Amino acid sequence: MDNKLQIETCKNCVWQSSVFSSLTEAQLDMVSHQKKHVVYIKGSSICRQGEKITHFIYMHKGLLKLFVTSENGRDQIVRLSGPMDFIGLLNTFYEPEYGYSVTAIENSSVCLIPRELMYDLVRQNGEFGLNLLQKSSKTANDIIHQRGLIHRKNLRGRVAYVLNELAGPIYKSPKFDLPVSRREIAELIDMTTENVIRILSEFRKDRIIDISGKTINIVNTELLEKIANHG
Amino acid sequence: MDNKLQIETCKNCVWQSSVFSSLTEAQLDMVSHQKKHVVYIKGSSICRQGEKITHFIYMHKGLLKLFVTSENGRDQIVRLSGPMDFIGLLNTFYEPEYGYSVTAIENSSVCLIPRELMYDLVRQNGEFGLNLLQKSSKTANDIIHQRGLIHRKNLRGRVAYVLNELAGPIYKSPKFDLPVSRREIAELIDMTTENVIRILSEFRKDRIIDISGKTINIVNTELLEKIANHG
DNA sequence: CGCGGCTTTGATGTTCATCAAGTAAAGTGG
DNA sequence: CCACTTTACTTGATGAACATCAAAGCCGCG
Repeated sequence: MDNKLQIETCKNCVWQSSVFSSLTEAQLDMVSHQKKHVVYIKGSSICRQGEKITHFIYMHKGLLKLFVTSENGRDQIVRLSGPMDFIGLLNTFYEPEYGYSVTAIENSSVCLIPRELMYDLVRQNGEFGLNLLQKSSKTANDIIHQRGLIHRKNLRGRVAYVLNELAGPIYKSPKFDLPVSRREIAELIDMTTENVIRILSEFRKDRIIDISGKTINIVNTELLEKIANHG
Repeated sequence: MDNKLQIETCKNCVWQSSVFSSLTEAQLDMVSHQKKHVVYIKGSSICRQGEKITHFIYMHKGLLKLFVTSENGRDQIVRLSGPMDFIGLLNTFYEPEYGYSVTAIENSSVCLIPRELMYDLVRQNGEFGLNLLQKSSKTANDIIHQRGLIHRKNLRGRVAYVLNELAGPIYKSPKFDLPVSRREIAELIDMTTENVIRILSEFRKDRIIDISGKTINIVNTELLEKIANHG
């Protein structure tokens, strides 16, 4: 299912996060030697809720979904993660198991860094710990604020919001292919699949977007923005 | 509004968190000298969203509410914080301003530790950074999971859930005084004040709880538990 | 004493989930 | 490669859950 390959040293890695800038050359070498560069193809599972955490996941390229499976068996997507994100930052430091499952929803390129190595680096290098604290705080804060934002919106506002997120921060284009099913959109913004479809259809009828299959084209950006903000 | 007083050294502080156990004696002395012990009386404001963060807040005793004021001016409570909690852990390390306001809902005793001192301690002492990362991750994770849990419940389930939280983890007694208004309960579990009142009345009629003003007495624990879990 | 905030209950309407039923698309095994 | 099964998508009808609006009593505070 997943296709792995090694690449060169971290020192001149073009995806190097500023988090690593505080590491000494020797420390970065340790990362270079122990990390594994891995490519996950769209649809493949990266880890499952409850599994032992053995590695930190640092994202280069692609898009992942983090989701929890709740009591009744339904999934709830907590966050979409893109380049420069650390996965498991919220768990890795206090629990041995993943608190959520992670799946690639685009072909994704990541680095796996052994958990123990990360622990050692933080112990050895306080500045690095500080950087991780910053990153971790920001991630947590973003998630909490985003969830609040979504819940204050009505359904039309929520759908408009994800479309804007996809067109903006994620794909940087008004025209894009949905990386997820309608059901997954529903899981991300806490509503039913039927209503996601219904509202997408409404937006189409109102000439706010064009839809053909998975392809979305945002025609009336201003109106969509207004719905996202007001709703 | 708030009443401050200094107390003795941190070394033999009975509320000392395990987070501080990794500090050297000299480092703990620095904390002792620079920390301020402060008591906030019920109802007083500790900080406001948008203010510059100058100190870390470490809680000894009491109960605080963390809330954000949203676009439309309505408050939303993100979390209740009790003893051993760090306030601002989610913000302090990456933003100069508070992301939420904090108010004491019980008389509360806290220590204020200068932000810069915390930064220095993390830089000097990697193990301490690791401890903070653990604490910070756990806090963030708890909030995210709790919010998800609440939203998956219906209104009766949500009210039952907070009552259980108050009777259990917080007050450790089936009989307790509500530290918050009905409106604040609503803000905590994302519903309207009217419905909080309505459901509390239902619970009273169903002989699940007794109410007299702010005092709640849980009569039928098992049923309340069932409603909280099923709803 | 009167005012504003908190609490309470009832009536009304809207939003949204659920159910049902059908089409299209995509994977599966012979 | 085709029949078969499953999964995704779509639309409409229905009802339940919940927000909103309205009105009144209560309490504490200046």
